[in-house]
Amino acid sequence: MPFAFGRHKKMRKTDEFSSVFRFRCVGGGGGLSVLAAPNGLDYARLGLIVPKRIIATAVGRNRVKRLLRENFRMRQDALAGLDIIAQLKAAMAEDALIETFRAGMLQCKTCAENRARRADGPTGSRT
RNA sequence: GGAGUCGGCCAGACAGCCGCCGCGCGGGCAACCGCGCGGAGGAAAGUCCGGGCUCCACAGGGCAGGAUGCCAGGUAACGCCUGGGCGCUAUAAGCCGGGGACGCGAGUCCCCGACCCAAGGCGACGGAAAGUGCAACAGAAACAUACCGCCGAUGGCCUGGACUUUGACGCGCAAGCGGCAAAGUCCUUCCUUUCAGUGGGUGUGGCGAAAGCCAUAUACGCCAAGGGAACGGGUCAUGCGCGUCAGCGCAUGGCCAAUCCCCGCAAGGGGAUGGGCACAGGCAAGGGUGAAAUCGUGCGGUAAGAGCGCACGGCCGCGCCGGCAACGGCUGCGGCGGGCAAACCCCAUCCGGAGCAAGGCCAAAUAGGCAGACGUUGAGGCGGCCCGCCGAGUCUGCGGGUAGGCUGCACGAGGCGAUGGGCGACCAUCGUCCCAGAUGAAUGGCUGUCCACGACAGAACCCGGCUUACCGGCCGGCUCCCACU
Repeated sequence: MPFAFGRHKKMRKTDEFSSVFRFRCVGGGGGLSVLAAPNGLDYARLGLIVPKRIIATAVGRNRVKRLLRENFRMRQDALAGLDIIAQLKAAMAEDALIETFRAGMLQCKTCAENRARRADGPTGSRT
């Protein structure tokens, strides 16, 4: 099933997060940052950062994470081989959140592709 | 049917598609795939109490510390719940009284006041005659206090001094002497008064950095004007004292008058008193202050007053009766200088500590390494101290290695139903059901339909409570009112 989203498609370890941050391929805008980096796998993975400082209630944080995860799930086949991180920077409306997340994912995809062509090396040759 | 109040329950629904987590079955070496079932809350929250569970000597004694605090019951336990007691308390209706409007009238309506005060609500609700302490501001006083005020019983002080003139009187031969009375002057002192002036003080307003200055008000003082300064009603009798005498003082009594109180419709009757001041003193009634002022009201009583006495009421202790008890009732006896214990304190009851990152297992790790200190004459541990107990390793530094998985982890003080017991919280028996277990953290998205247009909000070891947040809906109990039978 192309839309399936199991546990292995979630990023959990600190190393995985920090390597994406180090790749410096940033998209999105407003209250949401979207980052990406190649992961050397044939499927995409998603990491979410929703700070308690921005959304106080647990229900609100769950709501944001579910919306982002659902949108990732519907577009994951286009992002194969990438790790995606969505980081919430400020509170925003649901419609705007979804819109910027979709745009950010596209930006990151083209950014990562350009970076790979310029490096002219094999994919996934990072530390 | 309406109003009020209390309690319980629910928390958008349905269908399709795409996804997430767990369990079971089947397939596959495995990753995984298919099917079926299940998948947040009444508060999951705050982490405020109580317990289970786990580890820490054997969880044991004392001190310290903490918590609780009407009584009885429920419970594993509680600061929770149920029932009861006590205290405080809201509003409507009702009833009573008064007034008004309308009506021929029965009456109806409205307003005001008082009474009684529903279901309910609220209460850290043990002890203040064991002790220490506290009470801002205001007020005289929050402690033994007196500002205004009341009194004049008791003690005290004063009711004046000097001078001039006149008059009658007494004594004396006379000169004169004696007190008395009247008029006047001055001093002293007291009271009253008002305009102007003036002095210090206080309040208010303005200016100023401040010192202060100015304005105004107020009572007081000075000054000014006016008024007063009394041996205590009068008289008679008797007795005593002093004086040469005139006379004076004291005591008792009679009559007439004055003032006050009481009785009486009145006439009148009865009783008390005998100058002033308020310095000492007496009082705590009234005013004023305050959250609170020494028990409330009335009568007696007194110089004025006061639980000083009495009646009724209130409070405390003893006794008797009812109740398991808190408590209630009663007459009898004795007593009555308050408040705060959410100040210390006293009394009673309870509490060992730490927490699922507890704790256990597996795997991995050059490797359970080196150096020092203290230790069976007791190191160290039992997370405050002592006793008591366990007891052979413990601590520090250097150098390094892991920080992955499993378990704990969901059958429980469990839910639902029936029967029985209990006012009730709840308990007992039987039947039936299995109902979330994530861990970078699962419940969502899209589409359609319907309606009352959807609040607060997400399990993290588990339960029982409390508290806080919340759009609304449904049901029931109780009280009052209206209508019908």
